[in-house]
Amino acid sequence: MKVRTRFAPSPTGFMHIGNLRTALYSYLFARHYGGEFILRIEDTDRERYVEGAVDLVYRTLETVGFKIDESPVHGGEVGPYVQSERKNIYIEYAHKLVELGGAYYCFCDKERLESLTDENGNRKYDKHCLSLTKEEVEAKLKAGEPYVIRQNVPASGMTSYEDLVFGTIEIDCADMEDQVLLKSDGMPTYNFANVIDDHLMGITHVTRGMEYLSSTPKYNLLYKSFGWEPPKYIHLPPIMKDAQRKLSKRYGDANFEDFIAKGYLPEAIINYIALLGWSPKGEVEKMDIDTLTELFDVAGINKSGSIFDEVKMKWLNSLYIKELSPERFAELAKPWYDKSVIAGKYDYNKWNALLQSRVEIMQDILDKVKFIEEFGEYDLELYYHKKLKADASVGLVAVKGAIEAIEAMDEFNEELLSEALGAKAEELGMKKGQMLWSVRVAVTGAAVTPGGATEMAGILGKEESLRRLAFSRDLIERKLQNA
RNA sequence: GGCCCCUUGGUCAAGCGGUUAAGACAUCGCCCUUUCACGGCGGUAACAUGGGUUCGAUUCCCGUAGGGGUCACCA
Repeated sequence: MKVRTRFAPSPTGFMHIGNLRTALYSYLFARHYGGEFILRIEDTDRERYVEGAVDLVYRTLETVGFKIDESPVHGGEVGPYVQSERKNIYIEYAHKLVELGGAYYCFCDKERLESLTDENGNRKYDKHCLSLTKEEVEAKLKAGEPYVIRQNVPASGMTSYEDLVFGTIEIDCADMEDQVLLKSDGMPTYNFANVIDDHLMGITHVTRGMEYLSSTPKYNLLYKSFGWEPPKYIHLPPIMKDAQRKLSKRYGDANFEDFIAKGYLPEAIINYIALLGWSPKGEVEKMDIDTLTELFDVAGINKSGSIFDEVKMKWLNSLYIKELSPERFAELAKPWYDKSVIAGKYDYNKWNALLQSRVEIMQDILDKVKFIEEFGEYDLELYYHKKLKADASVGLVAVKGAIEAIEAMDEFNEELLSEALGAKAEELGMKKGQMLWSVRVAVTGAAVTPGGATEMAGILGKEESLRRLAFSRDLIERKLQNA
């Protein structure tokens, strides 16, 4: 039988990283077995519906490169693929289920339901309406009394199933409530719609978060009542923010677009989250989606939650950035330059060469380029370099020498500068390394810079370099005297 | 609280009765670069806990602790 999986998000406004991973595993599983991947929109809760959320889902799946076989826009044999358009189907099956004895009408009002709450604050429906006779039900229906349809769960006995990740899950029927299947507004609950849809759409493997782990037996009871074969289940552990908190949109920055906006590459995000909760066992970590597809195996999925580590995702992203073609990097970097302090000034290409190996995410460009504008007071500690035997006083000599050397230059470029500084260092009896180290600090006032002394001075130009060297000379002299 | 699930370094994560308990990120050190970064090499660092089972437990079973999930006319 052909494998068919689905991704079934609710259009509530975000493409959360956790959702994306669920979609990814579902996708990889289907593709690995040469199966089909379908997209279904679960919008039965009209109160939580967010305008534009569906488009966001499409956009996200498109930018990460998933090939969708069937969806509201791609079409397919078993549509519609939007639950709100399937209302009549659910109603039909709900009534069918009542006839089959797997469900029943319930007319209990809110007050009565609340009166069922026990001392612990828990509530379990008491099957009150199950005892209604067919005549009573019909009379109430005819009178137009509002109703819901509830699942008729056996009062006792054990029910179990095999989860592909967690193994055997066994639940006592007595612990399960007769959940609402069809709401009084005629819409199905998730609990009902997912069963009907997964069956009607021929889904063979259901991938979803493990919050459904203990309610799945109820779904299987539904399949059983209908006489249907239940799908296989792949429940996924959560992605955590820290040891006790689940990653959620409430904490911000957990949405796919947020990462894209910060300058992460889609393929790096996919690569990272694929590895969050699943392991291919080998030692290679950087993998494109084709490799992931080839290697994907349910046996490698973890049972415990994983903490999301943005530091590691950054590292992975930097790998992807380094292998970008220079043209592509320039293209991606341009918008960042444009909103940085060097916007419109300087030669972007010069920066591209320096920055491609130095940024982890594109947003880093903003910081790396800052020294161009931000230059002022800084700590003399910056001049200290153990191995070079450099410090502020060495720096002072170097800076003074550099000023002389640069002033004497007719033509100013990196190569000539390197030569001039080297010659001056020799003249002063210092190592060229000491000279370069000191000049780099003197022209940037920063510990970490996107290039060495000649590159930084080259970008700043002769005038500005001299201005900064003079400033640094005065700074060192003043601070040294005070010390 | 009842029920379900989970527990290897700071983090991700191999391991599926016998291993010097991989690897990656982070961190620290060294090298390379007469300067920043990249890169290369190396170090520190883990089986929650108590009982079993076994010749032998990180691995199997039970308890404890800790964590997560779930108990809706939300998904």
